[in-house]
Amino acid sequence: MPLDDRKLKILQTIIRNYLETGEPVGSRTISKFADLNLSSATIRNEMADLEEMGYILQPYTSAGRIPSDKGYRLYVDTMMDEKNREIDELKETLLEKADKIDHLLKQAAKVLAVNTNYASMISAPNYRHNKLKFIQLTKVDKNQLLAVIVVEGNVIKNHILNLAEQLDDETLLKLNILLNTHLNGLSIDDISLSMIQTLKKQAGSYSAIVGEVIEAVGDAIKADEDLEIYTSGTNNIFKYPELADHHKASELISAFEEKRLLTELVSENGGDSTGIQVYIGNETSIQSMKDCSIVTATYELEEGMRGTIGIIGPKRMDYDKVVGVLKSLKSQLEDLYKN
Amino acid sequence: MPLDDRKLKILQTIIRNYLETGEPVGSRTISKFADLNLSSATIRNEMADLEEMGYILQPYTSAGRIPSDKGYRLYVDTMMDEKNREIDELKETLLEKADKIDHLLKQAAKVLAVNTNYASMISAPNYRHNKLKFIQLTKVDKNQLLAVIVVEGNVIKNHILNLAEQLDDETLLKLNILLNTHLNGLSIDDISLSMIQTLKKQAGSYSAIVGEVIEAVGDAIKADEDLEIYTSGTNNIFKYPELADHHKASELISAFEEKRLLTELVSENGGDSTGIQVYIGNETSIQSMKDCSIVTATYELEEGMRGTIGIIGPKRMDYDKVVGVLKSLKSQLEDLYKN
DNA sequence: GTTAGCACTCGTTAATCAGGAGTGCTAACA
DNA sequence: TGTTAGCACTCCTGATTAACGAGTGCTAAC
Repeated sequence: MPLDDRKLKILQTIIRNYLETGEPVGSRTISKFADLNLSSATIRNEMADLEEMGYILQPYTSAGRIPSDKGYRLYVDTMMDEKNREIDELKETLLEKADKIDHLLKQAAKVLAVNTNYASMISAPNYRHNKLKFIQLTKVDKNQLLAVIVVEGNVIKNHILNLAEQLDDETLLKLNILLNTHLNGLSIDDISLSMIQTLKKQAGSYSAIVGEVIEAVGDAIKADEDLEIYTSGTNNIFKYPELADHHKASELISAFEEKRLLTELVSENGGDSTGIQVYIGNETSIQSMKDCSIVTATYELEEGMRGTIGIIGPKRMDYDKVVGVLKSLKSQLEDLYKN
Repeated sequence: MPLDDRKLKILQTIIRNYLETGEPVGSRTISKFADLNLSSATIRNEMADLEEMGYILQPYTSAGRIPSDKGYRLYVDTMMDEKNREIDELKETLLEKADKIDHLLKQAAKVLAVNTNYASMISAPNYRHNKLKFIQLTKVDKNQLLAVIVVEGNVIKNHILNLAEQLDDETLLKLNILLNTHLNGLSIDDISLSMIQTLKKQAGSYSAIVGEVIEAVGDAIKADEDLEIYTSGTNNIFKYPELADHHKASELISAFEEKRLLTELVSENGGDSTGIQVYIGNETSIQSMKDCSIVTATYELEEGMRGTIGIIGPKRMDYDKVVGVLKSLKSQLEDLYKN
């Protein structure tokens, strides 16, 4: 059976309507649409076809129809006309408190949640590919060293090292020079085992410290890379009855809290050329979100320095709006970084 | 009317029973307790008295009784026998991932939530009173400085400063010496306006930078002091029907997410000598938690370096257990810090 | 191909009812 | 005087039923 123009139009109407109301939509409702001019009976015939084709389904006999996952998918892929809503306020709100990148992201997640009425998440960009700008070891105590590690993009990591033996200032200076001359300009992935060996040799009796520092460098950057996810608007899920039942809500909320699960969304690399990806219902790998839709966007501050923004809401989410807002935020983040 | 021994015993039984089941408890249930040996009729008379005195109440005519806030209060103040449950596993779990204080606290919050089945929060200790250990300015770019600020307790803060003009290495060195000789050993509260003026004068043409650095020092330490709160087990509220209704749950969850509200719990300074404080129902200032009880403990890592641990749950929470667990965690945090 | 009409389905809501848990009161008892 | 058995009464809970209405599928006419 062909999916002709009229069927498409009807499907679109069903989906649009359901997105708004969350109620199954019946044939009479659709027939009232002026640009169709068909009776409810005709619509019913078409709807029976659409159901047979799997685009819509009936929650129970003699109820209206709701879109199936397949229906949503078609809508998202071909019929959606993205609303280019302005969220310029975003930029202002973002800049206000954005002294540090984590504040910025926290704030962005909040703005996103408030603007869409869905739950939002943002993962911090990953720094693996960033090059080391410099490393600095400083004594903080008789046998404690502070390692400050600065990476491109001015990401700063600190690490305290406990020493077995004391270090004099001269040795410390030498170590600093040694580390900087060899490591600067490299990314984590670039630091090879053989290089570590060479460095250790050159450090002589202090090879242990070099090992520790390099390990710290790796740790500092890798460590929470998959954990730094900021969420906001969790309580928005209560606005949608289909998600608000105890069991589902509880599972969803613990997924947000755990964050570990959310990293799965981040790891997938972003869909089409715009970096926007839409998961509908079971398309996501997160079990507790099978009644949700998830829209993610990948932002890239610098070559290889990517993070993910995501919106989690009911399947009947306003895809048009969400995609628009995500794209806008994505480009704003990227712009903001350039300055 | 006097609150004699028998009335107390009955009240205690009602509360204990209600804590367990969450159901109103009737006279027959109580009469079955062996150590009372009274008929349900007698109990009924006593219960009528207790209700008149305000310690218990009836949700509706001819239902059993539940404790009132006043009843809970009496229980917590005089009848509770704190369970000294061992949570030694706590220590092990804590140590596992505890490379940094924020990880430690995050982990502690989780352990707390898992152990109690309530929601938990931990605020990071406040550093206002800690003394500066050292400040270090480093060039990261032509016109960017990195300020690393280390405070007692090895709390490290970073701050990037944008410069209008370039600095040569020598001036930088001088600035570093200047800042360290004057500021080391002082706490944020110690840094007075007059001292800032003196420093600026001494810095000569670079007074602007000194101003910025000092501001940064203040910012870095103050900034998120009232925001660094870690929560866990939010979804536990769904385990208690009296909190799980949509409206309440939504409000509670947004309170947890906002964290701003939670700071009110932190600001109160901790009750009795053990630092444990219990808020029952309306005793808390947080509107959305009027159906909850909150138990907080203040931990003190060092003179003036205090933080707060808290448990939020239904009024019928297992106070005995919660107080025990909090005390244990408190002392473990304090011990852990000493090493 | 479209549409009006109609019987039918089935979820929703409200009303009704039985059951039971628990109470307060009274009267008898030790 | 304090305790207890008995009993009528209240009111929540859960199940059942009934009315309602939205929506459907099918048929027959246009």
